Amino acid sequence: MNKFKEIFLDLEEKILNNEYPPHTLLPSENQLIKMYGVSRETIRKALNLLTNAGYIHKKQGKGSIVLDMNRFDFPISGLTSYKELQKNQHIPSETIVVELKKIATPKELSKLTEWPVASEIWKLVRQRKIDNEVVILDKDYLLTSVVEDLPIKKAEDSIYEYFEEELGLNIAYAQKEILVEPVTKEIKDLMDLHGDEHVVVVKSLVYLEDTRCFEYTESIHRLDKFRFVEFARRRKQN
Amino acid sequence: MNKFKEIFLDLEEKILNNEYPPHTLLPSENQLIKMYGVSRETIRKALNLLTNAGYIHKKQGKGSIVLDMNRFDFPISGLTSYKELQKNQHIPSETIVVELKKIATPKELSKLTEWPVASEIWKLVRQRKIDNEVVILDKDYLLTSVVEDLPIKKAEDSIYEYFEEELGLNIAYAQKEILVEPVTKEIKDLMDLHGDEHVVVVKSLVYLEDTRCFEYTESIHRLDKFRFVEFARRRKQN
DNA sequence: GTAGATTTGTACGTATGTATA
DNA sequence: GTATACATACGTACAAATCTA
Repeated sequence: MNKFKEIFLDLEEKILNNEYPPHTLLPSENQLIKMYGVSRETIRKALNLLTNAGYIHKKQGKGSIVLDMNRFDFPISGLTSYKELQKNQHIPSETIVVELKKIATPKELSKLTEWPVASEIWKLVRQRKIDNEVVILDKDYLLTSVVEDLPIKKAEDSIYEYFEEELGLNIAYAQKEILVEPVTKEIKDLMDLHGDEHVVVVKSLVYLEDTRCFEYTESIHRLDKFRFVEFARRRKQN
Repeated sequence: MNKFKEIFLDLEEKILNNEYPPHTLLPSENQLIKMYGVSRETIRKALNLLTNAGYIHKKQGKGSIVLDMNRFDFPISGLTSYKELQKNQHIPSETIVVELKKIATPKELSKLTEWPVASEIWKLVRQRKIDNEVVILDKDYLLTSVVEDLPIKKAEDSIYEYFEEELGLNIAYAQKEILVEPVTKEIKDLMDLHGDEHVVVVKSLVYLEDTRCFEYTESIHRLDKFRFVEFARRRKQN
């Protein structure tokens, strides 16, 4: 592990454990240099990671102020997100593979992904159940030339873990789009929508280290189960 | 302007002008050092800005690959976003101030913002019209101790421009939450919803340089007019 | 397949500028 | 005004990944 990554993780842990509570200052860069026995640049890289993750705000001449994260996790929106629920593991969640087969790339998909029309891809459709209701439907399309084998057992778990740890794929970045669309008959049949006429659709193009696009995903959420939180900085960084 | 910011802007422009087309490599860091006559760190900071903005992907031992942005701006979703529409200025857009007055901070808002209950704030409600339909409704709540004066003329334009350029406020960062909520009677009355029973709500807490929260905003979008695009990197940076 | 050149990543050191207290 | 703290910038060295001959 890199030094700056280690320092980042250490400071992150201390912030989360309230050793550095919100509205207080972190030790100055000079102090951190002595505490960790590294150079200034290494400290600054660690602090940049904290900044980008929304943990602190640096102010010239003053110091690094600890922010209180997740104001939105508190009261206002009664429900916490699916992801949160899963992470806390308190609520049982289940994945059902509805469809897993090889198909030829349709024309519309080819436009988005730049995969050759009719090239062979996997189509994977999965239902995500919470409290015995299908509230998320995931549709994945994957290049078979990159993912040759896709066992159903892996699809029931996390395909990303399978890609990265077993296939050694290096996933680099993704372009994502969030929008609301009317429900189709297929979606109505596969989800428990309580009569909603719309769903939230998160579309993603996922790329490897060599900048090849190898996956297109549509993650379809029931309106009341969708939530997206972001930390945004005005202007620059560094 | 900083050197690295200038270099970033220069490279960004060249990428957008296709002088560095997608799938090609930027000049190496060593070449850029000579081209711009600066040190390596300066070049690397500029490249980091490009990386974070999703323009390039750096690969050790290889170089900086130019990505093609905005795959999603092309075909698939027939409509482009409100923001896009405004930016291109082709479609007339109009802002109507519905409400602008001082109120006392209600309890629920106080919980979120940590403003004292009953402290004085501005309440500003604005309709955003496109093609003569109200498709966005913006509700803003602002500390009067920070924004003492809020002329209606400014509210009809961009309040942010007013805050930053005329009041000299330094807006630093924001926490945002996106979710879908059922419509209230108030919203139904103020927007043209075509019978939709839901709206997309973007809630934001906005902070100043000194980490004071000075604004809370709810931006309410008609379902078919909402769109959010993101570039996401897996793992680290720097 | 290996060796060497190229390219980015990490790390340290130093100096100066600018904002804050 | 002085001290402190972060920001920018230059320079150097070596490591790790990639490419080429």
